[in-house]
Amino acid sequence: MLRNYDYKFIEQKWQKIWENGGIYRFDPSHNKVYAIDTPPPYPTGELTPGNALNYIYCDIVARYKRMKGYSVLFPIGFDCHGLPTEVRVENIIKKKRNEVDWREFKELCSKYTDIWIEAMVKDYKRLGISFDWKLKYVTKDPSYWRKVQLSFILMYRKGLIYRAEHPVYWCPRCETAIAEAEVEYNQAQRELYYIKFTVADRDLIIATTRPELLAAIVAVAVHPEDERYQAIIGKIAKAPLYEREVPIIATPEVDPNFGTGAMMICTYGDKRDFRLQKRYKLPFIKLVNKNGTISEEGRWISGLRIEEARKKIVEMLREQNLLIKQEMIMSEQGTCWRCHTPVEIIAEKQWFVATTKLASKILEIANKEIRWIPEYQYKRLEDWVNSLDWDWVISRQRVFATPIPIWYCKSCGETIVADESWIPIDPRLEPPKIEKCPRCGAKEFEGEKDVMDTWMDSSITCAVHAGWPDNFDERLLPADLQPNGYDIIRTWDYYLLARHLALFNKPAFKLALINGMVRGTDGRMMHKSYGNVIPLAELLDRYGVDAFRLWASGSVKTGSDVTVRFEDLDFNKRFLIKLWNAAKYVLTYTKPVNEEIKVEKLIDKWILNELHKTINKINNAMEEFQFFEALNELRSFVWDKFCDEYLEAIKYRTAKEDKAAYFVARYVLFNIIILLAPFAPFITEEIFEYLEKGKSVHQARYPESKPIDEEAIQKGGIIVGIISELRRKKVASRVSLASPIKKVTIFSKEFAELLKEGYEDIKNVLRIEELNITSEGRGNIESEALKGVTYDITFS
RNA sequence: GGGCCGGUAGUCUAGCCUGGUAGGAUGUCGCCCUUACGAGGCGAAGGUCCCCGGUUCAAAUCCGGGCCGGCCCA
Repeated sequence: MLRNYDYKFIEQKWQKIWENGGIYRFDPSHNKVYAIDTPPPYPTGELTPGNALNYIYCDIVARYKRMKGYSVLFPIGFDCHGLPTEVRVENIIKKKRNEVDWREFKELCSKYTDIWIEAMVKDYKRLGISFDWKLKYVTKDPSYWRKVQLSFILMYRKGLIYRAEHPVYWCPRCETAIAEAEVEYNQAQRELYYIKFTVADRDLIIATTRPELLAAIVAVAVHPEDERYQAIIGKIAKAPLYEREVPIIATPEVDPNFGTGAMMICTYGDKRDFRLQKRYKLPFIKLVNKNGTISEEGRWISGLRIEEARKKIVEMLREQNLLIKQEMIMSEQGTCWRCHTPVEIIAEKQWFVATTKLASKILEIANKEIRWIPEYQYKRLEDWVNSLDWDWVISRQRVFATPIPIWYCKSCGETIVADESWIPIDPRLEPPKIEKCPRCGAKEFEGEKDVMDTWMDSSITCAVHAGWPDNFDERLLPADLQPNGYDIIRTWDYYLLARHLALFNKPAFKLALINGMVRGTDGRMMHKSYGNVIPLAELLDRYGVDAFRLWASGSVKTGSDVTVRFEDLDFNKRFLIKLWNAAKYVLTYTKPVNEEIKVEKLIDKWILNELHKTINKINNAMEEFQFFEALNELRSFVWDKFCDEYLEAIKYRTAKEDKAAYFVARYVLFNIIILLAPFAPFITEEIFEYLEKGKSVHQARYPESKPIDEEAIQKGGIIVGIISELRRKKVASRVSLASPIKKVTIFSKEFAELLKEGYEDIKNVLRIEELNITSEGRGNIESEALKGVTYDITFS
């Protein structure tokens, strides 16, 4: 203990001991259980400071609840499947997935995932996240995706999953459908082309950013109140090049100030095109193929990629004098979240979850049965759900994902759904376990080649963690806690709620604890393109895990963004050094006291009640997940009261083996260590070892709220106040604190009796050779701390 | 264009719900070796609480309007 604070040593020591000790194991037979639905992370191979913040939040809760007597279910899984891994593997092998055998590709994805998971496990352990590692799972295991397939089957039977031809967002590079949540909008400079149409014999100029879609035009639209176009509403417009004749419709969705106020409706340039096509029962022309090339409908541009097609059409328009002008504009463009390629909207047969049917119920549950911290974050979910137009498309034309347990009869097209007893099953490899088609009797089937959206895997975790379907413990569903950042409310929280509602008719969780983002030193979100990314390891190396955790959870109120400021990290590190040295002092100069101690001194009662007051405040803050508040209370109690006042005041007593001082100092330290344990698990464990040999602080009980003796705080505060005031005088007079003061006389009618109770402390702490306290007369100096108190000091 | 959050010393922030002297940290400056800790102690300076209006005896706080920034979504 006599060494200095060495966080690297302490971290390594306890990381090992905890791993072998199993103190975070979940005990389902316990009568008080607390379930945390840890969002299974996507294996990228390294944690960012932002990820760390999220896991630190839930780890604090896990540790706190454990210390409050709960057995805490704190599992960790890895959400393996999906596009990011496929794209990364494509980059590594420098081949696209369809240039390799799909089985081989899948195997590669799986292998790389294992490597990345290993790196992340290391990071979690380093951060001291108290997962129950026995519960670790990976979603790429058949044992997991069997559950996903089961959930698919159950929802299919309930009519909540269906297959249909409906437009979906499509990434031409990744060649797969993507959900609305996976489209990212960016500001982009785009060319706006003014193109000549004709109505009867007159010209009509239309502005568009997508001239290549001219072959898929189904209407021209104008605003119903646009005076320029009143005469032509309802007439037929003739589009250039393809000479297609389409109706002119009037709809308020057109912005009369954009371009010429007349726009073309194509199938499909954007969502509005789809809405109008549906509303006005316009035809559908399939122009864009799945692989991002133009179909035969495009004639001259058939087979070209979209960019090339646009060039070619523009060129043709120009040659025929049909292009009036072009200009650059800034506009929002939907892009693939993974590869940032502009997305298309195409209509193909896809699988959907009927989320629009569930929307109002989701919001009802989220609003009435779920607590959101901070409360306003619920609005994000509400806005998102209300903004959704389409059902959730869950089929992906990819490889590394949960197979859809479906076959089609080759002769009549009948859909065969897997039976529960067949799963896990991969229809890409295995036939259905039936003799013949139940409808036509044919014996040949085609397995579904599409796979599921990864969110289908990760949106059933609350149930999976609760043991569903094999060892379902209903006490654990809904989960008590769902912790995530506000950036993924619209995906994580939304999909969880939708799926658990659909499957169990229950909310997925009871409480959503929403954390903020970690921002770079420039105050902006950490982005590679901003060049402000700070690797987590750098911060941990420099400040230690405990200081980092204190900083991440204790710098701003719950849910706010935390901006990296090295000064703030430093402050927390210094706090831990301070604590370490205080502990060192107590452990060196006091001894454990086994006998009953009567606490009589005012100053002892003062620190005990100040401690209890702090305990109460911290308990209240913790119950409300206000970590910042709890830490502020604790930091200032430790630093200002315990270290600066109390320890200073008992130094003379420890020198003469005062047992009350021993007892009180150890008692307060003991409580401080326990209070801090959920936040700073390493240093507290190390210090605790010296207080309670052989026990773990993480299995200690968190102090319950205590009754407060306000009078003791007030009276003790007066003694403490006068001591620190006299100490200041000593400093101001440039007298070393170690040297004695010759004489002090304190005059006070009101406080003489009280001050006499603290006589010994005042005298010894300040090294006053002759101290007098009297109720009569007055001194030359007026006290700043106590009204009506005066005193005289003679230094030598 | 819509929604949400925020605007408080040079910097980062608390307080706002429940009106009454604006708290902390960091930075700056000055002083001090004191039986754990100089990675420390003591002290000082530093604020139109974004702007305008309203309610009130009293507004950082409540109400209305505006401006600016961030995030999310169209």
